[in-house]
Parts: sequence; structure tokens; C-alpha cells
Amino acid sequence: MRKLTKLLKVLSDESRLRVLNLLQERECCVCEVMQVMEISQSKASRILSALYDTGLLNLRREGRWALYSIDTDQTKNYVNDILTGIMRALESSPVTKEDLERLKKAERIGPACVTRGGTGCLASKTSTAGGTLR
Amino acid sequence: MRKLTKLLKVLSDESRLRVLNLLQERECCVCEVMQVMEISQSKASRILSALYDTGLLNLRREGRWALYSIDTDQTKNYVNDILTGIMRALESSPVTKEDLERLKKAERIGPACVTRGGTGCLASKTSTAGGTLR
DNA sequence: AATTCAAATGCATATTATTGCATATATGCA
DNA sequence: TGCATATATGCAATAATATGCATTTGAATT
Repeated sequence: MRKLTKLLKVLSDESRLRVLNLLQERECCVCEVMQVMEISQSKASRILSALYDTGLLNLRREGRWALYSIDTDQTKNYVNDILTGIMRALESSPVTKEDLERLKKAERIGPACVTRGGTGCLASKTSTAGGTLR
Repeated sequence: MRKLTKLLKVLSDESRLRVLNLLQERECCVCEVMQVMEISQSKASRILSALYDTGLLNLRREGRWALYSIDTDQTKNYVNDILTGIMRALESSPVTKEDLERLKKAERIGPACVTRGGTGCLASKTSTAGGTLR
């Protein structure tokens, strides 16, 4: 019961569902999520951690990069039921479609740079981490 | 998207899921929910209101009683998917089984009396509403 | 109209969640 | 070993949520 309510709580947030939708498309690292959703590094990291903690995601390390993906072979049937419903609901959502478009342009360029419309580097001069978005 | 996250948030709470499970069995009034779950009148009322607000429940008035039931003909398919997963998860939960047992003994006796083990009346002397449980 | 009673709600408080900022951790490379 | 870099996290401020108590609402009965 506790696991179920925890799962539902994690899933009851727009940002986290948007990330889940991204991962439905393909494996992502933290900085790609930052770019697509235009959020801070710490926020992106926490969203992925939260999803990971419920057992929804796999984590694969590749050098410095942490690559998260959806754990498709869920042993729990009920989790698949819930995810199916969520994904069905997201199909009719414009935001998630736009996210997938932005995902095509996202690159593994680290957290310091966030491409907006594909152009600029918005890194602060004094700090490399802890962005200033949202 | 907003409707979806709101739905998931409402469902991400143990008490509310337990009530949903009760309603899966049969239509209930506020005071029956109080009895089964041993919670205050205001809490029971608010749980039912929250579920009702997301469109999960029907409300039927019968005299003074407010009878809530699950709205089975959900137009949204995704809601059914999610509910299916939740109910499947609840099957393995001892609490919900116990709730159903207590539901058999629950009566429409108003909010002032809460039968615990089928015996006592715990109404405060000065107040008829706003119980003192939990 | 006044009373009774089931349910709903305003308010205050307590608990929990979110998030930016700064820093820590950990990995690869020179 | 030391530096650069991608991610994680402690802390603090803010926001959201939950809940008890007291009161209100609204329907039924007298």
C-alpha cells in the first residue's frame, strides 16, 4: 500500500510526467532533461532521482554521464496498468509533443550550457553548477 | 495534463484509496466511512469531496444522507486503466480487506455515534458534529 | 417557523513538498 | 595526483496539503 501511494505521489506532478514521457522515447542524461524542459540542474537531477527511487527507472553510468531509462520489465503488473493509463492520457497533451521535438535537438553538453532555440550558452561566470532556471 | 496530475495526487493517499475500495463494494454515506475507517466526520467528508471533485464519484442525495458511489461509466479510458492498476494493487493489501469486513457492520447512524467493535457511542456531550477522532 | 440532524466548510495549525543556491561526490583525463 | 566536469545533495526559504475544532448549510420533521 505504501509503495502504491508513493508511486502515485511521484507520478502526480507535471514535470515528472513530462520526464517520464521523454524517457519513453529514449534514454536520457540529466543535462538533456535540463535542456528539453528548461529547468535547473538540481531540479532535473531530483526529478530523475524521484522516479528512480520508485523503481520506475534504470540507471546506467557511462563515464561521467548518468543515463536514465524506463525499467520496462516491471515485475509488478499493476505498475504497468497505471503507466498505460498515464501514457494514454499524455497522448492528447501538446506539451509532451513539444518536449519530444526539443529532445531531438538536445545534446550531451553538460549542465553548464542550456541551448534555447539552439543558440546561447547561459552558464554563470562564477559557477558551473546549480543553474538559475525556474 | 492538469486533470491527470490532479487525479493522481488525489489517489496518492492511503485514506482516500481505502475509501475508494469501500465504494468499490457499495455506495456509502459519510458516516459509514467514518465508522469503517475510524476517522472524524470532517475528514471523511473531505476525502469523499476530494474523490468527487476529480469526477470519480457520483453523489446521490436521499433525505439527509449523501450517498457516494463510484462513477462506473467513465468516459475517459485512461482513468479506467489507472483504477484497474490501483485495484489490482489493493488486492494484496490486508487493510482493505479489514475495511470491507468492518463495512458489513457499518450502519447509517449519523456522525455522532461511532461503533467500535459494535459497542459504544462516543459522541461528545456538547457537540453533535466535528468528531474527535484522528 | 423552529428544531433536528447529516454533511460541508472556514480557520488555524501542523506536516510535507518543492526548489534555488551552494557545495560535495565521483569519474575521467592530463 | 590534481584538475575539470556531470551529477547528487544539504540547507533554507517558500508553498502546498492535511486535519481538528467550531460553525454553517440545507433538508426533513414537528
